Amino acid sequence: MPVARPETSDSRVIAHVDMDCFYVQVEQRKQPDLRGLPTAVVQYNAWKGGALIAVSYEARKYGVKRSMRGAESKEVCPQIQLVQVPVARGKADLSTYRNAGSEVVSILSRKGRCERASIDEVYLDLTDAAETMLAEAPPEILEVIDEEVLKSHVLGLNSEDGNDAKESVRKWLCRNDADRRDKLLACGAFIIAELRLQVLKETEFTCSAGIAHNKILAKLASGMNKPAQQTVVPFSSVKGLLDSLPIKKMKQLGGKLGDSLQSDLGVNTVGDLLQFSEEKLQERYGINTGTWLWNIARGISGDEVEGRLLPKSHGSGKTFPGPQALKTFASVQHWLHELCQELSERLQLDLDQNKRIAHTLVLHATAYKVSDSDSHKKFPSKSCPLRYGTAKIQEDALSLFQAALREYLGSYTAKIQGSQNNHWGITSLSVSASKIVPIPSGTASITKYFHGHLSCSSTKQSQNNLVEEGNESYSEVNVTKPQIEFPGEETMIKYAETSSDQLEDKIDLLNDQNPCCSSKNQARDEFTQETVPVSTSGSEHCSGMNQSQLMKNYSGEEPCVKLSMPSLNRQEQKRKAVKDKGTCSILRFFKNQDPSCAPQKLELVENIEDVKAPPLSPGIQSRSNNCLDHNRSELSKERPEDAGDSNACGSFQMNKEGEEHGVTILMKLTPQSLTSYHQKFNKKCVPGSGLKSGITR
DNA sequence: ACGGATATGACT
DNA sequence: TAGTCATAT
Repeated sequence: MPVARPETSDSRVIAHVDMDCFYVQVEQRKQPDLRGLPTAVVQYNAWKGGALIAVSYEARKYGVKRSMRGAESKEVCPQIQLVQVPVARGKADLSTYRNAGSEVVSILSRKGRCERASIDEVYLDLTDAAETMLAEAPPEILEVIDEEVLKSHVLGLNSEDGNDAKESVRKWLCRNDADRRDKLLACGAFIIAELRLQVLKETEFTCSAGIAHNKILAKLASGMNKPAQQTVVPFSSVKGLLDSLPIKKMKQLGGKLGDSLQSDLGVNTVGDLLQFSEEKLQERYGINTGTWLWNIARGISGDEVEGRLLPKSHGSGKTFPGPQALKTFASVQHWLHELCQELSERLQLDLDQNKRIAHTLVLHATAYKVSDSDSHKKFPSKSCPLRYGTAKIQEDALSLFQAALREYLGSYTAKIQGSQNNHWGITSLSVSASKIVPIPSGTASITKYFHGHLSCSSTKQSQNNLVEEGNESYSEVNVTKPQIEFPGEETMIKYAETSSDQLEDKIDLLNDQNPCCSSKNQARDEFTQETVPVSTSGSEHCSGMNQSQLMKNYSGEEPCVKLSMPSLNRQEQKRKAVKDKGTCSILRFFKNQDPSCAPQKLELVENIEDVKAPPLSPGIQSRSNNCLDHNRSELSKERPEDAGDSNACGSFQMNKEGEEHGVTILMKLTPQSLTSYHQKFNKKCVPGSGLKSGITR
């Protein structure tokens, strides 16, 4: 829940950084010839040329859109370059993009608390850094100002022609009598410009950013001027911005809630929301959402930047549309094996690189069923404790699938056998691992953290370890955990917690086959028999572990979850802010590709060999809950009208883009009438609210 | 026959 | 807790 910051609401400096058509950039870095050409990344291509999942800005000019088919894109842009997403184990493999995202995070996390929001987006809390800069090297004393900073877009700033633009931005940035909040944002703009340049130098990727007093505004701003630009939202421009902003452009309001607002309350812009009292909104949408909406209408949000550089879960899935639906148990088993293999590999990598362990395995699937009264019932999700080791994961996932299938089919017992079956089909499958926590530091039994087995792992190299921030303490995470050793298997882990480096981390676990404790359900599959007790065994699972090695490569990260821990990146770095690179700008970077800036490429792709489907073995159990569905959604209205791309925002969007190697030449900002904005900072937030409520005293 | 593969967070 | 939904890209 949002923690109230004392004092003056939002004088925080928050930034949202968004990579520009990221997958395309990753492919263009790999194949420089593609730079500057209309390009798109497609996954699979057998059917209509594949689906586009990223489109370069050059291609967008031709009307190419995400979610077009490759063939379609060729129609509007015949020269478009289509690059396929790597495929491994018969499915799309996004690891190269994940790794590239990590490279970026490791750079962006240098100046303040950083939250990895997705594979290509992060939020930064630059408050401390901005304050330090303001105190030690405020903009007004700088003589040289980075080009990139001058190219910032400042909402509400009146600047007519292009020449004038930079000059007025410069004035705004360096104004001596500015509101303190504006000065902080100005510092944020400097810091972000520098970070973006750093990202460019080290990774060759461009990104766009928004700098504002809270996350939601920063996010909104980052999408306003793309690619390769940054936008600042001064406090005084907030009202002007929101008043005319289409409600659905606001994060979280792009779906059903936004539809409901429009159709049920006639709210079309965020400004329209102002007419409703908090009570009114709460009565219709619930306490938390109501308060959240009331705050959002005023540009208020107390949502904090989390301080998390790593993902909270890992998943691997695939869809099997229509004709490809899986209709035999064997095919399901085959795909589950592939998916689990990928998942296991990623988990092992996470363990090796970040010293984290996932505790829960979840299986999701979607299925259809013909002629059955409740043929609309959804295929239930199932989960169980996660045991490390590819084979174990495969086995457990299969068991979960069986349990779910039985439940899905209900009394409808089919005793079909081998091949086909006319009753059901699986149209998507996915396995994921969640509840990932850092391994305890110290020698205490780590064993316990492995619910079982560590497979022998071929610890892959680790190249990019983000989070190198050398923070050494994992500590607090489990101070509370009592340790209980598993009799019989002593595992010693030497792995110093403090001397953060040379640990030979190595977990020597006993080898073993040791069957685990999970009670097994004997049911093989619904083809061969129908009753299967799904026992819910207690939970501890035994273990036996094969051996595994933990690599060095530290990664530090705050313990996830909310163990209030002082943010790590927080230390002050005396902002030498701008200085050194006086005039380096992103534009220039591309103009004169300075070879010296070339980053070291990392080897990111790897192939995996196939695996033969091992004999299946039932294992796990799951708490089979009988899920009754009583889905009541307060917002039932459905209004599938899609707002294509995400760029653009109401009256504030105003730039033209002219490309040149992925860089845009910006245009002017349109003047915006800004009325002073009086807000009432006296609404409290409801802790734990669904949509995090705003706070600010 | 779909936008696919992921991911996060809230609610019950 | 587990499982479902909503949202986003």
